[in-house]
Amino acid sequence: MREINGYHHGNLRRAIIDAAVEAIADSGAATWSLRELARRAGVSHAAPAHHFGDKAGLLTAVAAEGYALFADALAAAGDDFLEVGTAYVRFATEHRGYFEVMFRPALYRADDPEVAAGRAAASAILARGARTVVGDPGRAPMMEIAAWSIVHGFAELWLSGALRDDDVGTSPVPAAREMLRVMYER
Amino acid sequence: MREINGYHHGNLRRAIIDAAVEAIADSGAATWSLRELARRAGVSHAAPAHHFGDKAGLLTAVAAEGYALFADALAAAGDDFLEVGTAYVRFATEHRGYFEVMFRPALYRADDPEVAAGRAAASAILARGARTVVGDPGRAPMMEIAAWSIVHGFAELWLSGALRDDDVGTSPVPAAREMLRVMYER
DNA sequence: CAGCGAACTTGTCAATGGTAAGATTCGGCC
DNA sequence: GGCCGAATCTTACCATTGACAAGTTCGCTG
Repeated sequence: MREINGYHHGNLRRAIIDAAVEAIADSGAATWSLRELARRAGVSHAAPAHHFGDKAGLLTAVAAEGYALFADALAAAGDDFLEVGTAYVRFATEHRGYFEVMFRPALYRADDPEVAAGRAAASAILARGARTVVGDPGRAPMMEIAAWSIVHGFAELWLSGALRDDDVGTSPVPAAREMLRVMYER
Repeated sequence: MREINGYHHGNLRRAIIDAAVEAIADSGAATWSLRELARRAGVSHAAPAHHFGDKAGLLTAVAAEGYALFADALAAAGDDFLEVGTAYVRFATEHRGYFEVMFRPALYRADDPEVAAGRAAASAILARGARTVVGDPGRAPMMEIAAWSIVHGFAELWLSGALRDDDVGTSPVPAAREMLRVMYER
């Protein structure tokens, strides 16, 4: 990372993406503005446009990077769905700035090739994990969708605060693991 | 519903809420504006403020009404979780304008008493339904969260377009029912 | 060292959310 | 019927935003 030298920032693209992810994680996907990110990075209000075009372009970059990180996180969890599913919830809660963008395609250009590639990679890894909890092969497609739904639903519910009333709210990852254990134990 | 008479609209509050729900269902939660809703209702841009205060106030009204409708829809589905869960997905997909607001509390005032009451009512009905698929009573709390997660996750995934690649996308309600049947059949 | 392209700036515009102050109408009460 | 307060809506204004156009600075390469 280069030094700021008065005119060229050196790594503005990275700085803006990081600031956007942090802002979205902090205060949802609405309370921030491109101009505020630019101010925080110490550049003029039009500088981000050079790298991302417009706001959707920035969020496309966030989604693409998010899916890549997501695929890595799922892959690192191994094959067992108990681990992959837990990693799913961990990513959602620890990187909510990415996660909240990724699953709101109205915010960005969902047909972006980099986004599509990352999504496909993550989807394949998740499906591989889900196959470890599918019983009857004839029901495999529905059981895979069910497995995806349960981890995605848990993540979304926690992020939306819906589980905060229970004791789940304080530490979502162990709770998710316990839920999966209870649900899928043989 | 009264006639528009040139100055007083007659039922502006209802018209604005309906227009907001429709706009959110059509184009996400970002592409609309208070001023456009006002134009569509044929009133000045400041008229909505009288009824809702600000944008968060309007969305608070949407969430409150949404939770009430949601509780009704779940209650009408009976006791069996197969039916309650299917109704959950049906509401999310057929009233996505309400649903997308309800589970994004950053958009509105989540501590609004009317919202809290509606949410509690819906939650109680859902929990009652979930109890029909809970086996061991010792695991009941986690199994209930799992049941909620699976229907919520399916709904969110479908709304985000993540299931469109499969044949699930064309008719989410039968697919959700089938998923629940496969998952919970005895 | 010339110039070429990338990175960034300044300036501008229409649109938005929000607020204040004024106009109009409604409903109840005499 | 007529008056008066309150609810409803309008006009006017402001700061902020996203987007765009045109100009400026910088690094790199030949």
